[in-house]
Amino acid sequence: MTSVPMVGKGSPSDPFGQFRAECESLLRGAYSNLQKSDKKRFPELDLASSLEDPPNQEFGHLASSLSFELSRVQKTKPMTIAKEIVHELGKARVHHLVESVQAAEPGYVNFKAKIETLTQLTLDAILHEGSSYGLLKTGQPQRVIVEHTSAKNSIFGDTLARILGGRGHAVKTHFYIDDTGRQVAQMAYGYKLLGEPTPEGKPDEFFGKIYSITSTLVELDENKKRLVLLRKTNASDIDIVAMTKELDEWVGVAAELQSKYPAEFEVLTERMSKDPDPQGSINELIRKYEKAEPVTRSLIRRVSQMVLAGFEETLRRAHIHFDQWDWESDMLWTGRVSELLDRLKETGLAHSKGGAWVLDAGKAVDDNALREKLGLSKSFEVTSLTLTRSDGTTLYPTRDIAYSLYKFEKADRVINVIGVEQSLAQLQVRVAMWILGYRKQAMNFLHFPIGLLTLEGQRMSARRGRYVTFDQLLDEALLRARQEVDKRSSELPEEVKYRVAESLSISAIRYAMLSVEAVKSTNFTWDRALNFEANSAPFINYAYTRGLGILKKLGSHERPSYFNKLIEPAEQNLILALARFPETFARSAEELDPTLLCLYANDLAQRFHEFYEKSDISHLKDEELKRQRASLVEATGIVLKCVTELLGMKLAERM
RNA sequence: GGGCCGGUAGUCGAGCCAGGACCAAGACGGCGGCCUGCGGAGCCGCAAAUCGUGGGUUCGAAUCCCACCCGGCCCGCCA
Repeated sequence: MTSVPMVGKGSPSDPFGQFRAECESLLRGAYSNLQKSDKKRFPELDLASSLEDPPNQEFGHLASSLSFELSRVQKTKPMTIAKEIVHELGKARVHHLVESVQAAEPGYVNFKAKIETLTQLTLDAILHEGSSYGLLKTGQPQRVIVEHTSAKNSIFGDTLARILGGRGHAVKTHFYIDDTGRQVAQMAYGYKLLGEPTPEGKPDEFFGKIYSITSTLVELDENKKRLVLLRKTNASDIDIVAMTKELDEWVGVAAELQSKYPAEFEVLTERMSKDPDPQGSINELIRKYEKAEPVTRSLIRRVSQMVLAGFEETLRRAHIHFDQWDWESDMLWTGRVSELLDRLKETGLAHSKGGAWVLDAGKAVDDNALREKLGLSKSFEVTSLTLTRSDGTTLYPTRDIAYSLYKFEKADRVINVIGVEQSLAQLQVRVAMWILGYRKQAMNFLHFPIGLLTLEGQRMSARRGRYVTFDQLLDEALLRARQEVDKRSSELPEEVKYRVAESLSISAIRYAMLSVEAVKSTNFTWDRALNFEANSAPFINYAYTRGLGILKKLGSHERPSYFNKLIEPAEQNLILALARFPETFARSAEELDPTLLCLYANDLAQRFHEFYEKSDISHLKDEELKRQRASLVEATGIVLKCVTELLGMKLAERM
């Protein structure tokens, strides 16, 4: 029996990583010996990165491709070099986790792991460390702020925060409340016209409705006025036709809204008609709010609070949590924005254009050689950024710069989980920070872009009242999950069925989004997003449920000290997957890549199902083997739970 | 017009940054097997891919470079 090193408490162990480290060190030793004999033939090489995963197990568990690099220098066949390296490796004495080393065509050096030792190491680690297994801590913990908002962005943002937290960073998630923009002002305006009623139903939906109607009516009004003006000024027919066409579109939108929400539509139309200039009234609200005029301040804050309560309820359903809610208005009221503006003017890179201030971001980039520093291509076009309106009020990007600086007061690193369409704006924020002297901050500012998500071709949020809400998605998922549960597990009590369906539906949605690279735009159809056959969330959960089923059937069992009987291929494949969790986790954290964990979770579940089919447990006569297999089941459950928690999925115990 | 991002089987998608055993993972759909022993939301097998197109670099390209095509997005005193 191989001796097993003690597992340190509080420092998660990394079985496969140990194997890798041993391969690396053996390779290094052998290589430096070869270097001594002939320096020219064996130049300095990055040995660690030459180790890769072989395509299948016949080739061992890690392989080095360094012979290929060397063959370039030596003008020798890779296979010849590989044999030479293997020969040299053969001289090494200490082989803890390495079973064998072989040269293989066309020139790989293949390392095979000592499975018995790896098994022991892995199961000991998991069973001792429990839920902290695999969560390898970073050597450089940072204070990280992850900003994100809703739906797909939030699912990624929340997951990144979980992963970075597991990695040992001090992570805070922030929700940026955009309360000084036009949208909230329009809501508040419409709400006031309605007489400020108590919202019926979910407040964010209620205000969404008001916003759609109000903004449409304002748009209609503005377009009509513009058309009248065009006719008066003898504008070209082309302009008039274009204007008329746009007006027609808004008439269509209005008609849709009228049929959807007849009561509110009627009241708002009637009352707005008494306002000679609705747009002006809304602008007035924005101005007053920026100045924190008490009545407006109270109105807009009240409206925002109600909407946020609705958001929070929805997000909570999807297991999304926020540590802090930041008001954009606070950036104005505390003087941060005006101070920022003054400092930007002092840089000499901002100029006044008809009363509005404009930042020449392109010049800023060129003057400071920022292309290279910020990783932009030579051709990347960085356009100017308008900082203020001519009436002096600020624009969203300006406030966002101030907000970014605010976040950096509390964090070393800021990750903004925001749509790809904001790439330019996010870059301009970085440029602004740089020219103000916040260079380190500009470097540690990361835009994590999210590709557009549409459902059946509709956006998750949009003007014109044509959109699918996150709630609708969650509701539909719950409904479908409930049907599946009814179909497959009709014997469960009602309450359990509900809880199971709830967990499965959220997990399915999160998994469906997280398993596709974040920047990719996706059009989900209901069937695709919520197909519980295709979706891996139930597949993963089922592995967990099956495991629990076995353990429950066995009752309490003594944990074995050794795991020398787990020698079936399906068992070893499962163990190898478990051994690789720490590396996979660390990589997903370093690369900010949740998709990696999705693939891992699916792979682990797959290997468990395979093991389940092939290895009996409860009917075994061999008590020792039974205990060892039960421990493997237990260990798999621990890792499945850990990885799914990182993804924000919730595993149902029965399903 | 300029720019950014994406383009991998019928469909969805991993691999691309760090080029090597890629005759390309996985899934849905299709076809065919497996329930008198732990829950079949499972297991096993088969068919299906000009890796957008054309050049280049390299011993070697899905991966790097160039050009082009297609799709999405951005270039606002909107957010």
